[in-house]
Order: sequence, then structure tokens, then C-alpha cells
Amino acid sequence: MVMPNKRFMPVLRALVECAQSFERYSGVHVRALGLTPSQFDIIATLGNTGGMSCKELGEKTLITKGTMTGVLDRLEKKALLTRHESPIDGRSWIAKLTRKGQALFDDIFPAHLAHLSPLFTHFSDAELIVLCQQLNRLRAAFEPASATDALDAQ
Amino acid sequence: MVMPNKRFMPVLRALVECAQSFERYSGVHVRALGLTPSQFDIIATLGNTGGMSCKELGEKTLITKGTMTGVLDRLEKKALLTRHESPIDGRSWIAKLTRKGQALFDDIFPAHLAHLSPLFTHFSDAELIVLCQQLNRLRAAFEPASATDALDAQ
DNA sequence: AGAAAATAGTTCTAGTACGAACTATATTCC
DNA sequence: GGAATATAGTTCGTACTAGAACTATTTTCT
Repeated sequence: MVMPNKRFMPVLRALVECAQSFERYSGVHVRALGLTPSQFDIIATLGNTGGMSCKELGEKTLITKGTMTGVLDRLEKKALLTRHESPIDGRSWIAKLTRKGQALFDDIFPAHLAHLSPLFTHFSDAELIVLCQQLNRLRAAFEPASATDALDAQ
Repeated sequence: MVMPNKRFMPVLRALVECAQSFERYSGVHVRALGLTPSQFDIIATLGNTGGMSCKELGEKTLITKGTMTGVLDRLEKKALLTRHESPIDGRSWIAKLTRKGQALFDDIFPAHLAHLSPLFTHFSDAELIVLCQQLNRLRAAFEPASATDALDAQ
């Protein structure tokens, strides 16, 4: 097989390394606050809401349903979250922060933003917007092919 | 605590989602070829080389050393790779593709590139270069910080 | 040279990723 | 109304992740 054009490889490498660096930086802080990144994601998503279903949580956090069960279990064990039967759908559960969970959110969410904020001082609003647009455009190129199918499949 | 400026959040979300979409798209294909993404990463890194140490492999693939042991173990079990004692350093091992591993590389590496290539048809070389630069710039913002802060944070 | 510190790799634990199979409830459609 | 199908969530198996503790070698420093 002839080797195809490889002009896109530096972008892919930059993308993966950038995301990984961010996740490491963010993860170290989050762990120091006593949560795993996934747990933080859930707490951040549920904060200041009336709760939501696993399905909705999965869509917002990009955690797949098989993993979600375990993450919610552990948060429930820490008394940060409770599951309530859905009044509309007998198959569904509504995950909701407890008072303790909401208090934790109020505490660590702003702290985490404050931890990230200074990293962007050398980026203008305009630069951030352009970068965001290009990333979303790139993502769109990946999605119809995979994520759409994969997500639809669940 | 006062909520800090949040102008950077859309970029972070776009970054994480884009990287995740790519990894899903790429991962589905790689798994269909019979390897996990990490295993493919190792094969792709070792292809057409004389082999390298775990440390070097870890730097190139962003797989941490604790994980590396297991990934190499599984590749060794599949007879795609062998470990040889380093002639220079008694603590170190050189991982090297077997003939079977190199043949697999020759087979699937071009196939995988061909699978990715069409996704970039709507991006010009110039666009890719700019995007790459911005991503590397962003990564640089995360990196010294994650190394330094993480340490003095404790 | 010899003690102290650094480094390469392995092992261990808890948690996460993904896919597939499974249960239970909803929806669709004839 | 009832069968076929779709959906929400759980469970399971294999593999990967970070981090920490550990062994065995260097390297450094005096």
C-alpha cells in the first residue's frame, strides 16, 4: 500500500498532547481536592441543577454509560449524590447532588477555575474564539464518521 | 470565593471534545485491526527503528512507565515484540519489534493513515499549520505549570 | 572509593475506558 | 391489545490510567 499524505500528523500530535497536558494539569489539582477527574466532571455538571438522568449526564460529560454506573456508585458512597426514581420513566434514575455534594461544588468549582484561569493570560479573546472554532470544525470532521454512530448506538 | 473569569471554558471544552472524538474515531479503526490504541501507539513508534528503551517509548507515546510494563507484556505475549538487555545500562531494556511485529506495522500503519487522511480534505496546509501552532502554544501554557505548580502545591 | 541521590523498570491499588451481554421498562406498529 | 423493537441502566471482562512503593542499577559528590 502506498503511504498516504501525512500533512495532518503534526496537528493530531499537537491535539493529543495538548489535551493530555491539560488533563494532567487539571487532574493533579482535582485529585488534590479529593476527587478523580471523572467525579469532578459529574459534580461540576450537576452543580446548581435539580439533577439529571444518567443519559443526560453521559452526554454532557462524555462518560459512557457503562462507566457512569461505577462513578455514580462511588459518589453515592461518599454521600455526595443520590439517585431518585424518575417520575416519568420507570427505567431511568435522576442523579442529584446532596447538600454535602452541592457544598463541595460551591467550594471547589470556583477554586478549580481560578487554578486554570492564569494559564490563559497570554491568549486574547479573539485568539481563543478562533482556536475554539477550528477545534470544533476539526471535531465535526471526526464525528459523522465515528462519534455520531457510536453515540447513536448506545 | 468570587467566580473567576470563564472566557477560556469554551476552548477547553472544544479541546477535550475534539481530542476525544479523534481518539474514538481512531480507536474504533485500530481495534478493528486487532490492537488497542496503546498497543498501536507502541507498534507505530517502534516501526522501522532498531528498538528503544521503555523510557524513550514513554516519552514518545505519552504512556507512563507503570502502564508501559503491562502494554509491553501483552505485545510480547502476542510475539510482536521482544525485550533485550541494554548493552549500556543494566537497569534498562530495549524493546524491539519482532519480524512479525514489523510485518504488522508495514500492514496497518499505512492503512490507518489512509483511514484518517480523508478527514482533513477541507483543511488547507496553512490552516493546519496555524492550528498546530496554537495548540502547541496552549500546551506550553499547561506544561511548565503542571510540572512546577504540582510540586510546590504540596 | 564510598555514601547519597538519581534513574529504569516492575508491582500494586483504585478508578476509568470500552464493548458486549443482560434486565426491565417504553415505544412502535400492525 | 399484543408482538416487535428501542431505550435506560447495570454488569462483566479486558485493558489502560495515575500515583506510590519497591528493587536494582547508575551517577554524583566529596
